[in-house]
Amino acid sequence: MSESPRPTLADVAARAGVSASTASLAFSGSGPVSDATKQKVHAAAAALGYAGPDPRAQSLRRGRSGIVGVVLEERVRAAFLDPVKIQMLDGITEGIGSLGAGLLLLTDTGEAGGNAVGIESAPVDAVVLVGCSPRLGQSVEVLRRRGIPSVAIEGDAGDGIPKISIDNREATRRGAEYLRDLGHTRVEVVTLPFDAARTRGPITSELEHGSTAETASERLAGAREVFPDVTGRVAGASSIEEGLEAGRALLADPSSRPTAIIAQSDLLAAGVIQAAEELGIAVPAELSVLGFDGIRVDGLQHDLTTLVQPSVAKGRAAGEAVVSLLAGDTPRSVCFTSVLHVGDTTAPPRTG
Amino acid sequence: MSESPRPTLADVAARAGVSASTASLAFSGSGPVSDATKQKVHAAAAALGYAGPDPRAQSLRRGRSGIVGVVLEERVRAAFLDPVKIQMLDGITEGIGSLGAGLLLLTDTGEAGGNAVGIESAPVDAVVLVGCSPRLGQSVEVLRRRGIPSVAIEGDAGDGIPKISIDNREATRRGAEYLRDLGHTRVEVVTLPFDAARTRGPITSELEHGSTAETASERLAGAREVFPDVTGRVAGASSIEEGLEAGRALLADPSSRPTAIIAQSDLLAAGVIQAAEELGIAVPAELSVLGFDGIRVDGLQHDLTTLVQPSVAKGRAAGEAVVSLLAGDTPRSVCFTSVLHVGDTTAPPRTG
DNA sequence: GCCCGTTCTCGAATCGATTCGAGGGCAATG
DNA sequence: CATTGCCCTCGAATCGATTCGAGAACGGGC
Repeated sequence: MSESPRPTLADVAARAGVSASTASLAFSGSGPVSDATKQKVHAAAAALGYAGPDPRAQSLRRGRSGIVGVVLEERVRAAFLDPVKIQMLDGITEGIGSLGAGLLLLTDTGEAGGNAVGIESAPVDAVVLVGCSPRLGQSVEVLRRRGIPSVAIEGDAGDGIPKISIDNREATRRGAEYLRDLGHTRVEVVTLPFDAARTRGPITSELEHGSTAETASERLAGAREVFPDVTGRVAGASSIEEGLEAGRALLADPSSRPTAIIAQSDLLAAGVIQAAEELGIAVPAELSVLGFDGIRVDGLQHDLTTLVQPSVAKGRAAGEAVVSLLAGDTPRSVCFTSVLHVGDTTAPPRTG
Repeated sequence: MSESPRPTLADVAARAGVSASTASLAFSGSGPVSDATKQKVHAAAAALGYAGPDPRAQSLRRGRSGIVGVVLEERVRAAFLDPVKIQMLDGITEGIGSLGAGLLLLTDTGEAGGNAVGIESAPVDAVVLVGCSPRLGQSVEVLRRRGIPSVAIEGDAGDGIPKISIDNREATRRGAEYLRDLGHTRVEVVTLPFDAARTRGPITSELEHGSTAETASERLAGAREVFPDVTGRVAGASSIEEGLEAGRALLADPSSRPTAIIAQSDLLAAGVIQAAEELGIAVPAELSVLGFDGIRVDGLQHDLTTLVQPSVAKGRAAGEAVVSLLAGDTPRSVCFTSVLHVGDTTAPPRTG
């Protein structure tokens, strides 16, 4: 009956009494093939249970796989827990919609041991680098060598790579100005990680100097424009837990306690607020907290004062840039603007 | 200088003065190649800027792509909005961790027009069918023909396909019993969609009869074990909006108003509660609402009474089943148990 | 009746890497 | 010095489909 466990186009062609080339034409539909032949081929395919051309062979021949990679800066599962990432993925999907391409989730961890599909060996036509990964430089180098068109969301990826970003520095500056105008002078910062090792702890000049994470650096720079000597702590990730830990450290000593904390993400801000609650510090009466992102944090009772960034639009712009790149164009970089949302986690400092 | 725009293994071999086969051996590292040769090859590769073997060619030759597909029942972006899906993805990632495979997001919509990568033409080694898709039957048929090992989460996929599920019927029965024990007799249901068209509206026997969504049917059956004649409405998706709409329809008429509503998902339950609020109906005093899933619904003030299912564990089990399948084993189906969490959205019906 | 043009089909090359079996060179041993 | 054996390298086949140019068949025009 069946020629082989898994019929190939050649089997189909043989059974239909035509050549492989004709069978291929009949399947793709484009070539000049008579209706009679086309029907013969399809009948043979049906009889053999042929499931259509092997995508692996197709992609080798055509040089395209129909897959767009999304490089996340952390383990995939961590990204799923970050609402900003999800919103961006959502936007990317929308943006590449016209390609009909699949989305392959990849990580940046460089631990592609064994048969792992890492950034250096994924059958993708293009990639979107998502997030402010400290490892961005290395990823970009690999992609450049492989000749894979890329788009970066946040983080400067170098020449020829369109960059989709937001006004991290300006936005943070506006937020800091708002705090200053409320009367705050004793302000501290909780930043995103600066380096690939995600070193956690106090902000040091070594860390700042060796920063490979543009987002963290830019946001810090924005705060410094208003509070030149501001210091604080570096979190190991954007999460409530990390924010909690940093918040505890910053708020532990009543004598050196700040009146306001600028967190570089809403999740960190939520953690800081949790730390304040633990210590019996009232928000916003005794401590103002400023976030960044504009997501709704699950379980947070407050309406967080934060810098709302257009995450979905960022993703969509990235997706559209990918489409444009694959069409041979050279899309331009885009920079979106964030908006300060004043909630109920900021107030003038308590006098005296 | 460079042989071609993108050097191939053959170019590297030529420059190193060895044959392509030797170069290949040198790269994969496994074969018996002298250190001297290995170094020559690597030097040549570095000189040419060779980025490593082309994954497309590799996957054709090896017959494996290192990619696991995740088939979602709806648009990818919709899945990202559903916390249950995210938790399952999370679990899947964890489960296939040992493979080091990438996760390719696919949808089930069957609109693979043009060059789109659909379920019928994705270079995947295995797939996980996620969710209770009405189109499951068709997807399974395609996968069977292509010879791609599959695992189904929720929904019977037929022989040879391990099924990861929960006790939908039993769990709902327990929830319904709880409502009955509270004293409720006038109960209605808001179900997940029954068919591929996602028909919305009152529950009709045609819809029930033609159901292709096992989850919806099973959960309804569980409710019927306690309230044999229960009716209600079919939602078009698992979302707050759909729950809101169904809730409005069920609660509009004060004379026929139920004292309790069994929603087949937490999001639907949240929508129902919103509808009740709109109509000035107090929850749980005037209306008890039971959910399903055990997620935390963003923005919902209540502690929802719901059936908590182990979403992450389900995903992990599916991932492990994939690993097992690819290793040539035949993993068994797994059925997890849900737990009734009593929150503050259920109470005895108001007497009189 | 002959020539030309159109339309359909086929053969062969190609995409880039992997892999098996064969063969060559070198060292050790009789 | 010849032979056995081992380690390394190479050639060639293969994975499955696509695509280009050539050839064949057929019909129409003169």
